[in-house]
Amino acid sequence: MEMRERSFVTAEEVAKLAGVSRSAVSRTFTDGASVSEGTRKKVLQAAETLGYHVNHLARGLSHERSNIVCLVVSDVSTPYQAQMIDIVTKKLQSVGKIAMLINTVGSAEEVAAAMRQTVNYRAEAVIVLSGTPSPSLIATCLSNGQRVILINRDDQLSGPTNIVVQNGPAGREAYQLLKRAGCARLAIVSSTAGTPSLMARETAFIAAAQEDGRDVQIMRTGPTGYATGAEAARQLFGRATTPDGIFCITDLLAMGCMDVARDEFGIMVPDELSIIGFDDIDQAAWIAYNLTTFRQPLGAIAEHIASLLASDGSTASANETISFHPVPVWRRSVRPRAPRSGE
Amino acid sequence: MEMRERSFVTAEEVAKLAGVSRSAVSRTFTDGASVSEGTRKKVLQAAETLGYHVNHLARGLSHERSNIVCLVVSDVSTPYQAQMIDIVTKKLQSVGKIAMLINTVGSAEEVAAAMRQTVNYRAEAVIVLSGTPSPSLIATCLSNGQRVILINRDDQLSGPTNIVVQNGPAGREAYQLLKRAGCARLAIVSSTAGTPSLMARETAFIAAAQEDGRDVQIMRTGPTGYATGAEAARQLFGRATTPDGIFCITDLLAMGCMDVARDEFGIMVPDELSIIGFDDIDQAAWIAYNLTTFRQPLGAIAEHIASLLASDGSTASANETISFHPVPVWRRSVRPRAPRSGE
DNA sequence: CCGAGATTTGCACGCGCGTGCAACATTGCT
DNA sequence: AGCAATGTTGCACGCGCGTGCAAATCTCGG
Repeated sequence: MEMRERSFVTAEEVAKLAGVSRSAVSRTFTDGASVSEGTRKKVLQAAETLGYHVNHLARGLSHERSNIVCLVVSDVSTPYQAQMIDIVTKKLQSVGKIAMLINTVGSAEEVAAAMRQTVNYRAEAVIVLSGTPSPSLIATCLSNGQRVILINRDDQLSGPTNIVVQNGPAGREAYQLLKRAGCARLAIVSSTAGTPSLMARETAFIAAAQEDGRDVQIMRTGPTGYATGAEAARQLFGRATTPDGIFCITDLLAMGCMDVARDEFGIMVPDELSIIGFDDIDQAAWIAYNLTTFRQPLGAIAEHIASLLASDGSTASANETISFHPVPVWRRSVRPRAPRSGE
Repeated sequence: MEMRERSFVTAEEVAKLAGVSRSAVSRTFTDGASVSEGTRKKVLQAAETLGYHVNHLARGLSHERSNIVCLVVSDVSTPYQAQMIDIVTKKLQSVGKIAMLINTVGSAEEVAAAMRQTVNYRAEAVIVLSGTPSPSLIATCLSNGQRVILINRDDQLSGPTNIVVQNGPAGREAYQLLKRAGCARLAIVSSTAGTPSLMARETAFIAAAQEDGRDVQIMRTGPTGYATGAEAARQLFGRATTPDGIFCITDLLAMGCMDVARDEFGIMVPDELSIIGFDDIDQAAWIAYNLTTFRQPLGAIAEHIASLLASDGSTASANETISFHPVPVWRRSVRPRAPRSGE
């Protein structure tokens, strides 16, 4: 502990101090290796004294597993992404993996650079939470023996494992909720992002509405976020006929929308306006919002990721799509039932 | 690209395909190495064909720099932490480092395990955002040549680099703001976490108040978060004399507090109650809150971290504390000025 | 006390890479 | 042409570790 080598302690040094061979040190820290209790004690003692820690990088060099899993994400500070990172990293750690976080802005070049980094660091798996890596990049990762897991990037690329949430049913259910609440003038607050996952929610809602012969206004005033929801509300409620039921394809959009509707237009939620979001971020449960929304089963998703990494990878079919069902979370941003007609 | 080796491509294979020695391949991907234009072309061509990427793990084995920086964090999904992670990882990447995220629950054992992981993976630096690693663990990291950077964990341990925000002045300024707003009955909403950083805000506020001979109620009803702020408000406003000026040592606390005050007690903010938070998380700017708060200069902090990692590390003094000034962010949760007395 | 079997230990090799050193090729100048 | 200077290439070694293999040690019954 008093060594001022300014460098990492090696097994060699531990071996010298313990008076054994380097192999003995190595075996002491290798599960299932054969070491006598005596030398193990000596080695552990020496290791403790020197502050020795096995070099996982060197270990992974010969052994095939690096235990490194890369997360490719953008908008890390966004509640949804942050929650995902939180849960996934915890789960990864619980199965002995360690997470590398690659923060992109979602542009094609940055995502490409991120994917290359994952193979530079010999990550045994790549989990893509944002952006859409090109098929050739994915192919490179796969051919290098990495597992590639795309989450809610349901372009349904062949090769990687796709984990998706069933947006369609949720979109339809959102419509049913608003219908049951007696909403007559429907709107969707969407974003310009246009990712398949978000589009699916939107189109399913519209499809369900059209089956009832009802029209839906669509707002798409910017990227997926609070400010865009706010702007959408300003435009929606600045018009002659204002909506009384809004499906926001994201909780953040819903919150921006709700805040502007209430603060700038004096609209009461849910009495005059019912709003539904998606994701069930922490803020959705806050008193100020009390947002009815759909929860993505992040726990189950993380669990599935862990099981994927645990499985050999060769046994599992390469092109696999697993879908999870978002569960509706009832709160108070949707009117409980239709008002009486004369009210 | 068509190779189905199910394993990473090595420089050896590239060399064979390109018809050069492995050294040539290595030099092609090493800055400043001497390779003729001809062989470089051949190598790059072969590398592209095979999908070769330099193994950074092996590179770091002989070379001293792993370029890996570990972030030790808990409560990753919290807006403040998420924002910190976002900014720091971006900055790290911009200077060629890659971030490993170690997610702890803050318990001593988990933090200890996290610190050990950092040396297992030969991280060249450890950035601690949550939890308090024991001095001996820090010593181990330092003696192994790692940089240890503690952020807002201002126990002022000797050895690591401490980056702190000046909580004291901010706490005093918070008091001045409330005083100027004419608040007569002051309260602090704090948490049971009791980290020095949070305590500093609290004690500075109280000290400033006491210099004016004024008393301050202190609420400490749980961990640092929304629910605790909400609970604090329930207790505060359930009493006979209710506060009209509250300093919440965290934005999340402020939001919980504000929501309950408004929703459950019908209190108008800022007319009847002025609230100040701390951190300036994204939600503070939301219309529903419009929270006056203090912004931590995260950009400058990240910049400083980057410069620390760029510097040799041997030149910089080991035991260093850099402090940054939080900047007040004026919004509308504090009454602009004192009301007329007869109002 | 002896020997067969079980256990432990050390040696040596390889994992993929960077790099010093010497051999080799190229260039430019007289 | 001759020669020095410059540029390029390959060899071999080491980074820290796991592990197969054979030598060494231990165990235990006869």
